[in-house]
Amino acid sequence: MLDQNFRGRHTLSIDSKGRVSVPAPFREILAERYGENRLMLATVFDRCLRAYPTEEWAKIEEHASGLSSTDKNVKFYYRHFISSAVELEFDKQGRILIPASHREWAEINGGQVLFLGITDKIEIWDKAAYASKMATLDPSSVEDSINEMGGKI
Amino acid sequence: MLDQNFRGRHTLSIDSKGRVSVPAPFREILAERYGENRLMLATVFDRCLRAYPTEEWAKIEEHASGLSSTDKNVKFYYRHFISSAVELEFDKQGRILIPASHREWAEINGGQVLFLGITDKIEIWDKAAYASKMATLDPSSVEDSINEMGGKI
DNA sequence: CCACCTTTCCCCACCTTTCCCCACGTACAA
DNA sequence: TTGTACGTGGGGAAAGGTGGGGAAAGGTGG
Repeated sequence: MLDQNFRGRHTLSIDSKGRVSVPAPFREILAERYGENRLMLATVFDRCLRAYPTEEWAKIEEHASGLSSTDKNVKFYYRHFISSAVELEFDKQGRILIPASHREWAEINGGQVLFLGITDKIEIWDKAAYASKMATLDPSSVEDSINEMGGKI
Repeated sequence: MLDQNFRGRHTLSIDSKGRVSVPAPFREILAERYGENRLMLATVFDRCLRAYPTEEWAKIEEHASGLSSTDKNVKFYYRHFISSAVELEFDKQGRILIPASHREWAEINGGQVLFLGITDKIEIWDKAAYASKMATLDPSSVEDSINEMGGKI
């Protein structure tokens, strides 16, 4: 499966209609591993978007349905995350149209968009927002902390 | 295995298309020890690139998947490091094409590139950037610190 | 219910990057 | 010199990404 994970960082531009090309290697994985030409797009708390193969999203919904639906954190989670998922198909050029509300949440106002391949999902960021978010943490203390937890670099 | 470790410092030039030859001894190790003609290339926090045999990279991903995915340091690590990995194959002349985003990160703007063989991985630096980075550290305090940690020189 | 405006979808066309060749120069050894 | 290994450079085809026009769909207000 090593060859079938989402991986790599791609910068693409979004046009005035809200369309972005999904990087070709990601489309290829969706087609070959999952047999699909679509993905589920959801809003994530830290002001970015996540795209999942429908199969992976199904697992998330399944887990979600087991949670206590009266807990206030769970309600928040349902309302913000679970309810945000939209199914998007690629057009003939391999693009998706990101809904306006999703663009707004992730502060995507045209310009450059970043696709991050993270094993079984894809994160989508406004490039500038990503840069400023990442600048809030100190890389060397992150390295130390990862090292303590047993991660490798 | 002593003869099968990456070792040595090689200066090579990158062309206008972003291609660099991978030093022949490194290619040989990849072929003979790992049976491959490709490598995984990732961006490292200190503004350089690291190349791993796919086998070594697989270990990194495996360790990474065990970390708590809601921790803010872990998210940073996923977003910056894990997601940056790209699989690159050698062309017929033994070169790789370094993706534009990776070149940008490592401040490689054409000119000279440095390959450092470090046991089971390879670091790739812009030659000028490497020189100025190394100049910021005081060699004798580095030696002391290594000595305290039990390293040998 | 109709007219209008906006958003979405589908098409085509262009440009840049990537990929796959082949060729040349240099260094080292026979 | 001749052969071989290695690094460098460039041309041309293919793929990937970008932009825009125009029809269809959907929503809004009179």
